Amino acid sequence: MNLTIKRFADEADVGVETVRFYQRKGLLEVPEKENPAGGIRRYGEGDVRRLRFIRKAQRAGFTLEEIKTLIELDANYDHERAHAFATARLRALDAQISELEKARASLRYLAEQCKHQTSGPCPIIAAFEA
Amino acid sequence: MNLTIKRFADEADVGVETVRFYQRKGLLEVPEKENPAGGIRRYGEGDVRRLRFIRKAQRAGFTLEEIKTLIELDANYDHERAHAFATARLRALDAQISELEKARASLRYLAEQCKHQTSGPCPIIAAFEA
DNA sequence: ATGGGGTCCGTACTATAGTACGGAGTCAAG
DNA sequence: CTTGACTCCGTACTATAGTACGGACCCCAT
Repeated sequence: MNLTIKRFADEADVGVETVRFYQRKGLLEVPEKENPAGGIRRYGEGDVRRLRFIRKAQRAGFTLEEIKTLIELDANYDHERAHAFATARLRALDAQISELEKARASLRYLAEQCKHQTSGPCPIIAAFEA
Repeated sequence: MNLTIKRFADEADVGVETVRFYQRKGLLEVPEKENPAGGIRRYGEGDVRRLRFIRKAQRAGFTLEEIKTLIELDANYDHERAHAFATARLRALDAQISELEKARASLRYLAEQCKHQTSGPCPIIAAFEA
C-alpha cells in the first residue's frame, strides 16, 4: 500500500480529479512528497479507508460538508457531538426512507395500471395523489 | 381557483421564482394573460395538481428532467413507455432504499457506540465498514 | 387617481458535486 | 537517455436546482 494517486482513486472507484477535489475541500489529506522539493505523493491504507468512507457516507445521504464534520468528530473522539449528529441524520434518514417507500408504492401502483390497461389513461400524475 | 402566481406557488409551498423556473424548464405551462396585450396570468386546479405532482415526484427521487418526461407520458397516454419508465425507476428506487437502509444500520450502530462509550474512540469511519 | 404591493421577464448569481484542461515536472521501461 | 504515461497544480467549465435582482407594468383599495 503505497499507491500513486491513480491507483488510490481506483481503490474507491473514483477519478483522480475527484480525489484532488476532496483534497481541496479538506476531506482528504495531501500526503507529503517523498523526496522533498518535487516528486510524487503516495497514498496508504488510511487514505483508502477514508476515501471509501466518504463514498459510503455520501450514499447514506450526507453532504460533503457533513462528511467533513464526521471525519473531524472521528479524529477528535467527540462522543457527544458525534452522537447528536448521528441521531439527527438517523431521523432525516428515516424520513427519507419512508418518503421513498411512499413513492415506491405509487410507482408500483402506476406500473400495474399501465400494464393491465392497453387503452385509456395511464394516470401517472394521479398515481402520486394520496 | 383562479389564482395569481403568488397564491398558486403557496398552494405547493414553493416560491414564485421556482414556479417561473419550472415554466422555463417546460414543467409547467404558462397560462394566457386574460386581457390579451398585457395583464396578469391566472392559475387553475390543473396547474396546482401538476405543481404538487412535481414536488412529490421530486421527493421520490426523480430529477426535473425525468419529471418532465413523466408529464409528457401522462399527457400522451403512452402506456408502453410509462410502464417501462415506472419499472426502471422502481428498480432504481429499490436499490436506493436498500442503500439508505444499509446506511441507517451503520448510523444506528454508530449512535449506540457513541452513547455507551464515554471515553475512547467513537468509531465513525469504522461504523461504515462492512 | 394614486400609491404600494404584486406581476412580468430577462439576466445574473448561488450552492453542491464534480469534470476537464493545460503546461510543467517526474518516473520507469526499453 | 529518451519517450510516453503519470503527476502536480491552478483555473475553468459543467449539470442540477434553484434564488435574487431590477426595471417596467398592472391592479386594487383608499
